[in-house]
Amino acid sequence: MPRPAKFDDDEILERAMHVFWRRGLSGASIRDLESELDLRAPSIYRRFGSKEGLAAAVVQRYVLEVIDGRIEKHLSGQGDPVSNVMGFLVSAVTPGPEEDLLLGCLLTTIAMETDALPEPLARDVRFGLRRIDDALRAEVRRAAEEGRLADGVVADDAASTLSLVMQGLMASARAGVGGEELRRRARGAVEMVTQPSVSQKTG
Amino acid sequence: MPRPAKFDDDEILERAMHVFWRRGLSGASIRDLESELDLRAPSIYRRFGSKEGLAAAVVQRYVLEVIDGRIEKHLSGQGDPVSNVMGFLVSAVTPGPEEDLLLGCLLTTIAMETDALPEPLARDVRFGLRRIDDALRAEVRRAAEEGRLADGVVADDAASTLSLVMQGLMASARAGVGGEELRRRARGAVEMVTQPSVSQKTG
DNA sequence: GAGATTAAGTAACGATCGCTATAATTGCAA
DNA sequence: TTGCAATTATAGCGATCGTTACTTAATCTC
Repeated sequence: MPRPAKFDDDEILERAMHVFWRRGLSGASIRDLESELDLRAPSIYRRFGSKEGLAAAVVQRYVLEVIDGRIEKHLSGQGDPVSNVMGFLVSAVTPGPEEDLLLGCLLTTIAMETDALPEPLARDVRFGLRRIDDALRAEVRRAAEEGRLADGVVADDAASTLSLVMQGLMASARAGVGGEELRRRARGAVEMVTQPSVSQKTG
Repeated sequence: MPRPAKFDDDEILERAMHVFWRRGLSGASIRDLESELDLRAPSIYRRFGSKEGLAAAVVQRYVLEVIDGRIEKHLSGQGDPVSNVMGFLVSAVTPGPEEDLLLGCLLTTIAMETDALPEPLARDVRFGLRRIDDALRAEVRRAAEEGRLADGVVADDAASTLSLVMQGLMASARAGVGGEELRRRARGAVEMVTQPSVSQKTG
């Protein structure tokens, strides 16, 4: 009965994510979105109500798809916890095959934008950041149980520190530090709080 | 002979800094600045050329006054290097007596805003971030020379990790984490990479 | 094909943006 | 007091902002 939509919501949110990622929340204009989504403003507004509504939908999708995807992949609670934590941090600063050169976390980008985010958006951002924090803490605790943390390192201190390192990596990515350097620093941070893996460090 | 200026540049930059801090670079409008500086747009433009020029002047002042001030105070290369590093990180998330409740680093805030900062501004931001990095590394190396790092910790790895932690603290401050919690995390990170101070940790 | 339904596009609204031409202030020198 | 110089404020520029009436296009049912 109806005219078919050019794109489904997921396609739109995927592209909108890139726009917000590159330009920031207030830096991305509706005109930017129009050309990048190949969709005129009224269609965007009919679906998402406002630019802020679109941003909220983008953030929710980002948390569910990207963040949760990385958590499930790297912090599922199985396998070597140290490798998992390492993989998780490194994955955050490794551009995927389709994500051209986008480094850093959309949540951090949006969270930094202003101290007065509209409330629903701010809540979604905090939700995503907390999810990272919780997953990281769980895996680091598991590392501690297996005796994989460096001597004298308390699990929750290590977890919160690595969480800070992660956010620092995001900020550094934004500030122009290259991907190679970011991954080097990520590995350095994890190696510092964990037991040296005797089999690999020689050479 | 001329009419006296209402404010000198330093007063203006001090107040403009607060505006950019709170609202971000693109979020702070000339009208915002007009009311906060108690100065109309043409006066601002005559002195600084453009909003971007004002922002660049603010960043330069921030680096010279705030950043260098903290570096000189905490990372001067004298005294206990561990306490110094600790003090440096904590000072970054401790609001001063006059800085109402401003936490986090203006450089990080501005750096995160977009991946396409105007070039002079981007250079000033990178300069400030590098200065933090260098000062932190020097002091951590000194800690290493005095045998104050935890076993197996490489000085430069610790320095770059603490630098990331610092940026993570800034981002967390923006995301709404409270000052107490930020300082707790800052202390936790420093304690993790340094030798436990046997005289204090008992309780 | 006519009508219904739901999409997308055209065009423009008022508000605000960064910025500036111009005039009004304020001091000192003459 | 008059003129000069440096500052400030008034008022408004064109551009762009987020947003929305209104029109057109596309699909299904009948």
